[in-house]
Amino acid sequence: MTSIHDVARAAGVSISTVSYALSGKRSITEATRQRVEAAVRDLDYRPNAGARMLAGKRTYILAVTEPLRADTYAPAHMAFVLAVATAARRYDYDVLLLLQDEAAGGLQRVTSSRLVDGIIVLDVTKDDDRVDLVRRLDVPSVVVGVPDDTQGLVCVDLDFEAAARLAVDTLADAGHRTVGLLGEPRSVYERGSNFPPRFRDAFLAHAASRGLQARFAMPERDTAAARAAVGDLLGPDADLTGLVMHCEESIQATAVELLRDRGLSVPGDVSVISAASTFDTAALPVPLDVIPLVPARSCDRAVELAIEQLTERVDPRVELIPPTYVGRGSLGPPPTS
Amino acid sequence: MTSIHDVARAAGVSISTVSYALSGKRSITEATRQRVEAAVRDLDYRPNAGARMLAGKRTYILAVTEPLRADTYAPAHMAFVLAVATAARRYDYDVLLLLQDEAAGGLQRVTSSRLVDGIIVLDVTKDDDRVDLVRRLDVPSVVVGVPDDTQGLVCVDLDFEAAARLAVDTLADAGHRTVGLLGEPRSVYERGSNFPPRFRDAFLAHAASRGLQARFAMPERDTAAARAAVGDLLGPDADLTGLVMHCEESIQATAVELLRDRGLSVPGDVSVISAASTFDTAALPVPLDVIPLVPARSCDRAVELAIEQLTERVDPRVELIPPTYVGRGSLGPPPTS
DNA sequence: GGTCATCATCGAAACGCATCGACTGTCGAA
DNA sequence: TTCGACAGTCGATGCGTTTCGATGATGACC
Repeated sequence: MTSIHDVARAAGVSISTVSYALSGKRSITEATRQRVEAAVRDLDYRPNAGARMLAGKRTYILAVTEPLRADTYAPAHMAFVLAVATAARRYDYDVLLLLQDEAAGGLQRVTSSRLVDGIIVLDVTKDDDRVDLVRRLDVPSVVVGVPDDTQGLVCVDLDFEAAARLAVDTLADAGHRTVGLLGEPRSVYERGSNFPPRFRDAFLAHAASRGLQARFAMPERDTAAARAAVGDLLGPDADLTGLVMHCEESIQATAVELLRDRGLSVPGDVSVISAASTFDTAALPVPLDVIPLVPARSCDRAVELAIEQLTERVDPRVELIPPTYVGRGSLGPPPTS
Repeated sequence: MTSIHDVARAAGVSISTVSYALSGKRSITEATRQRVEAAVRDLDYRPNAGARMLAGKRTYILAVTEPLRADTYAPAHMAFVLAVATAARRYDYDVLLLLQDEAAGGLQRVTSSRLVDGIIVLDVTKDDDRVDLVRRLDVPSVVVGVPDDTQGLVCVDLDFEAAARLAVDTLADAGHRTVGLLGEPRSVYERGSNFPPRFRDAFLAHAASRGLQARFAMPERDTAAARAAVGDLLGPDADLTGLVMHCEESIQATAVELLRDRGLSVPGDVSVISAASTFDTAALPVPLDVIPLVPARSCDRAVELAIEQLTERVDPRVELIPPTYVGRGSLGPPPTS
C-alpha cells in the first residue's frame, strides 16, 4: 500500500507538505504542489480511508435510510437513492445504505461509531421513528419529505400542496367543472408515505374552493382495480372531463388505455394531468402533461444542506420546492356537450 | 465521545484487556469479561469505525456495485441490493452502494483507499467492465451472475439453464407439445443482463430435444405489446397449450388477462409457468406455478463467500443454485381437442 | 520445594493521516 | 540597516483502535 509517506519521499517534501498540498488548507508554492501531484499520480496514491476518518473529523460517508416497506413502489424509491448517491459524489461523499430493519437501528449504530458524517432520511412517514431518532442523534441530517412534527428538523420536499393546486387551477382555468384524482392504493394513505394524503387533501380542498366537483379513487395495484377506479371516476354519466393521476406508472398506463377503450379521446373528451410522477410520461400510450417529481431536485438540496451542517449551523426548516408544469398535449378545454 | 479508554477505566482494566474481551481473540476471565461488558453497556460504547479500520485490517464495509441501467427493472434489482445488505448485516457488515457511473469507477476508488473489505457485483452482463476490474483489483469479490469469461472469478447464480429445462420438462411430462416463452424486451437480450439469453437458449434447445414445438416472443414493456406478443405465441390456430413467462410482473399480469379475455382457462386450456420471477406469483390475477428466483439464495451465498475470502483462499468457481418448482395450480394436461 | 507450562493481563508499538506550532527565508517599510 | 509581516515548509503530536511481546500469578509435576 502506498502511503502519504511514499508520496512525500517521491516529491522530496515532508508529509505535512503533501497533506497541505492535497487539501489546500495552507498555501504551497506552485512548483512543489506540482511535484506532489505528479508523485500522487505516479504512485496512484489514495489516502487511507480509515486514517482519514481517525485523524480528520470527516468520514466522507453519508448514511441513507430507506425503509423499503412492502408497499413501496421500488422504481420511485430507487430513483431517490440514486439521486442522493449522485449528489453525494459531487462532494466526494459515498453513501452507506440502511434498508428495512436497519433503517432505524442502523442509524444509531453508524452514527455512534462515527462511520458517517450525516444522514439523509428517505421516504419519511407522517409519524416516523427515524425522525425522533435523528433529532436525538445530533448528527447532520436532512429529511426528504415532511413528517407531522418537523420541530428541529431540516426537511426538503416537493411542494405537494402547491402541485395539487397547480393541477386543479390548470384544469379549472381551462374550463373544467368536474375533476377526479386517481390516487395510490388505500394502504399508502393509511400508513405509508406522507405526501399522498397531502396531495389528496390539497386537491380536494382547492377543487372545492374553485367551485369544482371533485372525485377521488384509490385503486389497488392491478389492472382490473385500476380500470374499475377510472370507471368510477368518470361517473355514471361520464361527466368527468379532468383527470389528475397521482399513482404509479403502470396504473396510469392502464387508465389511459381504459379511456381509449371507452372511445374517449385525450384531450378531446378528457384532459389528463400526471402529478408528482418520477417517470417519463412521454413514454405512456398517450403522452401526458406532467407536474414532475424530480428526485434530483430535492436530493441535491438535501445533500447540500447535510454537507453544510458539517461546517456551519443550519437552522431547522422546511424547504418546499415549487412545482413546475410540463405540457405534452393532454390538456384542452372540456368538450362542448 | 466515549472511547475504549473510558471503558477500560470504568471496568478497572487496561485498554488491551477491553479489546480482547470484546473481540474474544485471547482468553479473558469470565468475571472481568462481565465487568467489561457491563461498562460497555453503561457507557453505550461503540468502537470508532475509523480507528478500527486503521488498526485492524477490516473496515466492516462491503461495496455493492449495481449499474442500474436505463432498462433495468428496478423492483428486481432493488430486491438483490436488499438481499445483499441483509446478508451482510449477519456478519456485522454494512454496504456501500455504487450506482451507475460509480459502479465501475467507484470500485477503483473505494478499494484503493481501503474503504471496503470486499465487493459484491450485481447485475453483471456477458461482457462487463467491472469483471475485468475486480480481477485486477485483487480484493475479495463475488459476482452475482455469470459473465462470458468467468476465469479467476467467484460467481454465484441461479441455474437458469436448469430452470429452463425444468419448465420445459414439466410441460412436456404433462403432455404438452407446443410451448411458448414470453421473454423480456429485445434490448435486454442485446445488451442487458446475461441470464435472459441463457434462459431462452436453454428453453429452446431443451424443447427441441424433447421434441416440442417452441415459440419465443420479446414484448416491450407496455400492455399493448404484451397482448400482441401473447397473441403471437398462441398462434393463428391457438394451438399453444404451454406458456412459460420470464419477464416482469406487469407483463405477466397482462398475459394472464389476455388469456382470460380470449376465454382460455388456466390450466384448462393453457398451462402457465412463471420462471425466474422475484415477485409473488400468488398475487397475480391467476396464481401461477413458479420457478422462483430468490435473491436471498444467491446473495446470502455471495456474501458468505466474500467474507470467507477475508480469511482464507477461495478458489475461483461458478456456483449454480438448483431451481425449485412451486405449484399453485396453473399446470395441467393439455386439453383433449 | 523447585521447575515449567499455562493463563490472564498489561504496556507499548503500530496503523496513516490531519493539524498545530515553530522555523526559515524574502520582501517592503521605516 | 533593522524590523515586522508573511509565505512556505517541517517536525511532532494525537486520533482510537488492534496486536505483539512481556510479565506476574497459578497450578501441575517430579
